[in-house]
Order: sequence, then C-alpha cells, then structure tokens
Amino acid sequence: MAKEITTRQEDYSRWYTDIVNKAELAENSAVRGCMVIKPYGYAIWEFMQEALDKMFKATGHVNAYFPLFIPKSFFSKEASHVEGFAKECAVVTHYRLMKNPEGPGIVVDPEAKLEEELIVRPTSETIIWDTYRNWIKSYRDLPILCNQWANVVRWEMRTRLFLRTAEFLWQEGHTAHATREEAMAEAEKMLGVYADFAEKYMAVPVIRGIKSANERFAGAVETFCIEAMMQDGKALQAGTSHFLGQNFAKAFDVKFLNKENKLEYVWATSWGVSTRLMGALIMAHSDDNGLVLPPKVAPIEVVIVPIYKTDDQQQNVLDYCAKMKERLEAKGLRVKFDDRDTQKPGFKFAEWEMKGVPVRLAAGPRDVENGTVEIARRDTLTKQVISEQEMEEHIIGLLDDIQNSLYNRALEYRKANTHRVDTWDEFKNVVENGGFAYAHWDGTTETELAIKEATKATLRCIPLDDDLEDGTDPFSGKPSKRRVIFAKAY
RNA sequence: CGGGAUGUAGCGCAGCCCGGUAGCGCGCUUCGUUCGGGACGAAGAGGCCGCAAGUUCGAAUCUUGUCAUCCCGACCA
Repeated sequence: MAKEITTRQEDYSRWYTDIVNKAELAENSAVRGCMVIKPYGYAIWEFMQEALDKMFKATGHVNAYFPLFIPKSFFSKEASHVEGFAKECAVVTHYRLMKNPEGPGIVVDPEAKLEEELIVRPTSETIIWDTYRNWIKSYRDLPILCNQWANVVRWEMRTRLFLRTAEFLWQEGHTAHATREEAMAEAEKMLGVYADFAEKYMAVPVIRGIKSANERFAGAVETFCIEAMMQDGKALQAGTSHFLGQNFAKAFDVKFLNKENKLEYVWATSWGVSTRLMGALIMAHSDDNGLVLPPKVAPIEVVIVPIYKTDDQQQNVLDYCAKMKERLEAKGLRVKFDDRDTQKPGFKFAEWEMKGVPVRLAAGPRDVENGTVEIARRDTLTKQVISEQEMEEHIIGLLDDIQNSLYNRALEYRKANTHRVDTWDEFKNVVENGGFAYAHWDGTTETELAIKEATKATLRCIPLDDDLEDGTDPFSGKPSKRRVIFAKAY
C-alpha cells in the first residue's frame, strides 16, 4: 500500500494536497482550475451548509435564487466594483455551436454572437440590486433579507483545491435597509454568525476584525472579516461581511419613500462564505495520518470495524456490531458499520483514520465473549477497551470532548504563534517564521503596501474587540493608536 | 504575460544521449494462505509513448512544428 501522506514538516502544501486526495474530498477536473467535489467532501460541505442555513433563517433571512449570467453593462455601474473583478471574469459571447465547415469537430457559430456579452457571476451584487430596484418603493418594503446558495466563477491564475478555485460554491447574503445604522448592525450581526459557526461547528477559532481600505471588498464602505490561523502559521480569511453603504443603491437607482415622504437611497450589506471553509477545516485540525474532523461537521461520527477469522466468528461479530450500530443510531448518532468483507481490519483502520472519522469502534471474538468494545479517538489517536453497556454514554461524552479539544488545540496554537511585536526586526522575524504579528500600524495604505513589498505579509485585519493603545509603527516610526494583525495569508 | 520544466498503462515514473517487438512500482482481476493496525505468494488484464509532419529498411528515442499541463514570478475570496 502506497498511501503515505507527506508530513507537514516535509512539505506543508503537499501535505494539504495529499489529505484532500486521500480522504477523497475533491480532485482536479478536466477543466482547468475547477474541482470535482467528491461525495465524502460534499457531505461535509452539506453539513456546513445545513448549519449555516439554519443560522441564517434564525436571524430572519430567506433564500432566493438569482441568475448565473449578468449583462456586461451591469458591471460598469459601480466603478470600484468593476475594477475589482474585471480581471477575472468569464464572458459568454455566443449562444450556438455548429459543425466545422472546414473539417472535423465543432466550432462556435459566428452568426450566433450575443448583442451584449454575459458575465458569469463572480458575485451577485449587480444583478441583485438591479432586481431590488423593482422590489423596493417604500420604507414598508424594507428590510429585504435574502440569501442565495450558488456557484460563482473567478478566473484565478493559480488555483488550489478548496482554497482557490476558478469556480466555487458559496452563499451570498444581500440585504437592503432603510437606515445606515440598521445596515451596519446587519453586517456586524452576520459577522457574528460566521464567527459562531467557525468556532462552534468547525472548531476553528477566529479573529473578528475590519479590513483596511486596501483589502476592502470592491464596492464596500466597510468590510468585516473573520481570520483563522492555519497550522503553518499563515492566515486564512474564512468569511466576510460588507457594509455597502448606498453605493449599489446609487449605482442601480434603488430609492424608497421614507416615513417623511422623502426619496432616499437604500442602505445595503452583503456577506459570504465559500467552499474555502473546507480548506480551513482541513488545515486547522488534520495531522500526518490524514483528515481530522470535528464531530459536528463529520458525515460519520462513529465507524464500527468488525474483526474475525472464521465464518462462525464472522457471524457472531457482525451481529454484535449491528446491535451496537442500532443502539448508537437510536441516540441520534451518525454511524457507519464497515461490514465490507473485501478489506481487512488494518486497512479499514487506516482508511477511516485518513477520512477523519472522530470515533472508531472495533470488536472481535474477544469482545463478543467479554462484552467489551475497543474505542479509539481520532484526534489523539488513543484507544481503550470499555464495556459495551456503557458505550452510548461514553461515546456521546467523547464526541463532545473531541469537539472541544480540537477547538482548544487550535486556539492554543494560535496563541503560541501570535506575537506582540514592537520593532521592525521582531516584525520580520515573526512574519517570516509563520505567525501573526500583532503590531502597531500608522493607518496609511502606503505603509501597508510597503510592508507587503518588504515581507509578503498583508494586513489581515484590525481586530474588533480590542482596546486602543498608543504606540509607534515599527516600519514607518509614525504614531499609532492601536495594534493590528499582519501575517502571510492564503 | 515574463522565467523554468514536463507530456510513455488508472496513478507515480524509467527507457531517449547511443534508433531494432514497451518496462518498473502502486492499483486492478483470479486462486491459495491470511485476518486485533495499511498481508503474502503465484498467475493474469491493461499502451496510437500528447498530436502532426520529416529523416530512416526501421522512431518512444533524431529533426521541425503544434497542442496541453505543471512549477516560479505579477494578480487574487
């Protein structure tokens, strides 16, 4: 069996690729930059979707669906928005193919040229705001709180499975409000939802923050984000929530009559998380043996592997395991009974470990005789033998414990690799070795860009729940009122 | 788009300099022995050597062209 995974130490990025491949999460497709999400990977995404969708609905949002194609002219309506996306758009120019008149194969029918090109959405603000114009006339029509689950296309030069692909799946919330305050509160609320989701479900601790003007979303007035630290000390932007001001309302002429009977532009937000979260999940917890999943997003929480030699043993052991499965399912657990007779136990152990199943049960003739079962946890790779009578209780406690300890482990790691730095040498050192540099910043884009040029580190965010503190920017020497986070990022 | 490289079995690669019936590892199939941490042995199946033209009695190998992909830069959720 040559199923070795490259170690993190050896080559972190090959380790990541190995995990994605060997845990059968996704693979590259025949289309450059686009991935095939395989059933096991998609199942994890479905769990994330389901949890997020519930949270959106609990905060008053509803789902809708807008077109994949956006007329080119829509894009030019919001100036900074076009600029931000123009360089990475897929464009539809024709609508028909024909037999090649000069040889074999098929060619684009030159007669079938579209009058106006269509852009495959890189994000949906424009088409949605064009639609909202018709929906909004009065303050009574507000707020509109819509979300859509969709795929989008951004023609990236260099792609990596889940982290950056030309096509990706995501959700995008687009809300319309009567006042600035309400829209701002919405943007902040959704950032909170994302942070809760990342921490409670994915067990990934995040820093809530604001993006600098330079890193802000194209068309936004303020961009809020959650930033996570991966095991190589690099930052991963896990979600963003934008306060769009009246930019899109003005661009698409969306006005409403307020209570004073005055025409006013609508206030907007948009917010999204994507399949990139899968990348965060993988990189935050996994080890050199494969994927490690937090129970709350694991498609399989418990896998049962039977062990036997003879036919007699096989029957007894399979019956024994089937009963355990039933009992666990009765408790609402997601259980896989791996009764394949085509693979051996050792192979199965390795395979489920690779796929990150949190808890594994193994039972053989010895256990049938003694009324016991071997229980192994994926996060610590430890195992023990327990009495099958106390199995349910034990496993439920264990799953909880795994969820918590994964979060704590990730949090400890982030703390250990976040450093307050006050001098330029310290700054370079931290950023170079992988980690968050918690440093003063003079607030200028000029300094931010110069630091990026010098170290490849970007300003990840200005942390939200942070006290102000006077200091000096280690790069420019100018005064600063607060610390921000610089790091290399994905 | 600048710099570098690679296209040979499902995957990973050797063969190419020095032309002569296409090879290895993994995976796959069958049989036997195994089965409490990725089993072992034996026998099999699987190829337009990226594509096209040229040189030659003969091309995976030499020449020219072409297409595609990957890596390093610039750009990015």
